[in-house]
Amino acid sequence: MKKSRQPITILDVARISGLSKSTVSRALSGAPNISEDARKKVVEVVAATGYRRNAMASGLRSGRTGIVALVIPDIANPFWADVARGAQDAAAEMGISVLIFSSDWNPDREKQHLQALVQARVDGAIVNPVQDGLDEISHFDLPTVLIGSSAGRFPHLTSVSSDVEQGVALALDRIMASGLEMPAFLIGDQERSAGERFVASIHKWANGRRIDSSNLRIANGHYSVDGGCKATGMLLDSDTPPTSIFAANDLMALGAMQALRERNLECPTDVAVMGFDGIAAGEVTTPPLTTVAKPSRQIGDESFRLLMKSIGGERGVHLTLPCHLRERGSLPDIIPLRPALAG
Amino acid sequence: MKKSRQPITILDVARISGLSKSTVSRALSGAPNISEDARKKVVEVVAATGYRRNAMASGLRSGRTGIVALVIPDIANPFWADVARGAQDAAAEMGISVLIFSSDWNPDREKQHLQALVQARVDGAIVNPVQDGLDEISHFDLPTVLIGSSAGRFPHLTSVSSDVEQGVALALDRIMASGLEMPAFLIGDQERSAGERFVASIHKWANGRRIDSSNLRIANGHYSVDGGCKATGMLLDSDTPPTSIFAANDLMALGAMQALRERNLECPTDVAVMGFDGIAAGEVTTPPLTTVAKPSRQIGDESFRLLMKSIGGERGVHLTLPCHLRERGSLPDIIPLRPALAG
DNA sequence: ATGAAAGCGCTAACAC
DNA sequence: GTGTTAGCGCTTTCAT
Repeated sequence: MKKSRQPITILDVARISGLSKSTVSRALSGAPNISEDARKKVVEVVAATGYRRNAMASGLRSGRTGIVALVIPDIANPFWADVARGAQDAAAEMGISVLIFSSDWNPDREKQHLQALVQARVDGAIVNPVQDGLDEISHFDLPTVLIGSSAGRFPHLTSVSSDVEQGVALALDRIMASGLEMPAFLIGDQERSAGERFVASIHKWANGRRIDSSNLRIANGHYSVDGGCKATGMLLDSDTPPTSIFAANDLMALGAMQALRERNLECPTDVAVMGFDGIAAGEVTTPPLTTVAKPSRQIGDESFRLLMKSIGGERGVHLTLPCHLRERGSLPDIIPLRPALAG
Repeated sequence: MKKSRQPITILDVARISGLSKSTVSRALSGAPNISEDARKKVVEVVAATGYRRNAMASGLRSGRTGIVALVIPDIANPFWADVARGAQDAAAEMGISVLIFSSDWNPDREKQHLQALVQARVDGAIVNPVQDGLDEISHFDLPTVLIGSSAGRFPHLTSVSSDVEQGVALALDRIMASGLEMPAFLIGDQERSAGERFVASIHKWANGRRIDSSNLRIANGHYSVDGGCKATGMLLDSDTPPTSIFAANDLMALGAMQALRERNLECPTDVAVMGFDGIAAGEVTTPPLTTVAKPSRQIGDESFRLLMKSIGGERGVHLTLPCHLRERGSLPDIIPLRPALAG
């Protein structure tokens, strides 16, 4: 009497189909040198027995796990959830699983994750590093795709980012088009390089338009609704409250709108707000949040595809994806430069 | 000359430390029967060489992977993101990784995930099943914890859910306390059993208070902001628009508020809205959403702990966690039953 | 095109 | 307390 609970192995399939382990293995992995008959037979037996290949054994031998990691700062932020979705969709097509590690902005957690991931022998990783110390990653030479602004410091790694310069220009042009002056800026303080890139983009935009950007008003805070609310509070309660605010991310922009509400200020009449991310939550506020949308899903999708290429040896690719203005309602209308003539 | 890129194995550690594979293995896994000297030596060598145990090989032998799966309908829904966070926090403490599978409400995707998960030889799974066909799971006897309303149909599996009956009562009592009549209900149509449990809870509440619940107004829609908006639109555009709406989840409640705005109706003056979930996005709307909060983080946390117990053989536990009312601003004030006397 | 055999790196019996 | 040994289930030469 056989043990009934023991899962069937490739050996069982081999015996039942009257072939050898190797042939079955070949059939399973789609090797070219195998007869149509054998392949058919194997498929049949596999279906009949419900055999599933043991990923660990296969991985142990082949050195591949079929798992890639996605390391992000905050899964509760819809922006990252969207990125994850994009990556997972792409991965699912190829039968690959995505392990999501969320560090909650905690560098220690991130380091811990990075190590766990190496230990789990993932085939590769997509990482948006919280801190500058992701030397961990480059240390174990794991195929890696970087998302975001730290790409510059690791030119040998593949990277995917949104075009911050272009996005910032889009936003500032739009703000100016409403006849507003230079806005105050809300910047998250957890990701230094991201903040720096954002500020640099502002200066670049200003230079191109011969606008003075030597006295930017910048408020820092936690990359969250609450952080944005508090930072905006400081701005608003100062002697010269701003008439418009441009947040480096949507969550903080949402917080800004909350701060306005708490002070009975109207948006966009009293203070205009512009976001940067394009999360769905921005559609349901009052007014809905005008924002520069990053292609989050696509970032996830492309990251995964490039990771696969990276595993194949093709590294150092750098992809920059454009942003798009999502006009909603937290900015005043555009003032036409030349009023339309009759009609 | 040795190959330099080849990762060090337990054998290397054994050789260098002058011990045997087994002793090193014991030291690594914290077995009791080992001398302090040996343990110290191993730790030393591991640190010096940077050795990391190969999870696949270890898993192949021990039958455990150190990975558990979390299968949810939608990672982009903050409620599930919070659950995931809770589970991941608990898992991280024990050095276990959580694979997140989001089916995006697609039963086929879910089935695909469930299979991938079995194939990946995860040690266990936490599942909120989209459809009634999670026979997949119970088929391969994988340690499983069910989240949500399908628990009843699988009494032999461990389950964790929030107390919907209590939550619904909390909400309806609160609505009544504002002097409103029975609200219209918004229910997601993707998760039948959840919807049924919600409706049953309404009836139970009504029965207990001798209120007629034979003619409930129920609108179904997609479990999302958009779905809630459309469903509410139908209600609002009917001959007898409701004066209050109770959504079975926050995303739909947010949609309801959007529908109100589109029609220039005031919330809560014209129509009151009550949600059910407690997601953070509800804090930043105008007005902020009053809702019954489920203990999302805790659900994730407890699910993981019970999964560990389930792997240890302790099954069939059923945990129900209470909900809490989060008073914000989308309902009129409570009407005092006996107006306060002077002072 | 197929089979036999040799491990992948590790853990768990079993001896000592 | 420690070493020896035998695999876990699979892929991959190497013959045939």
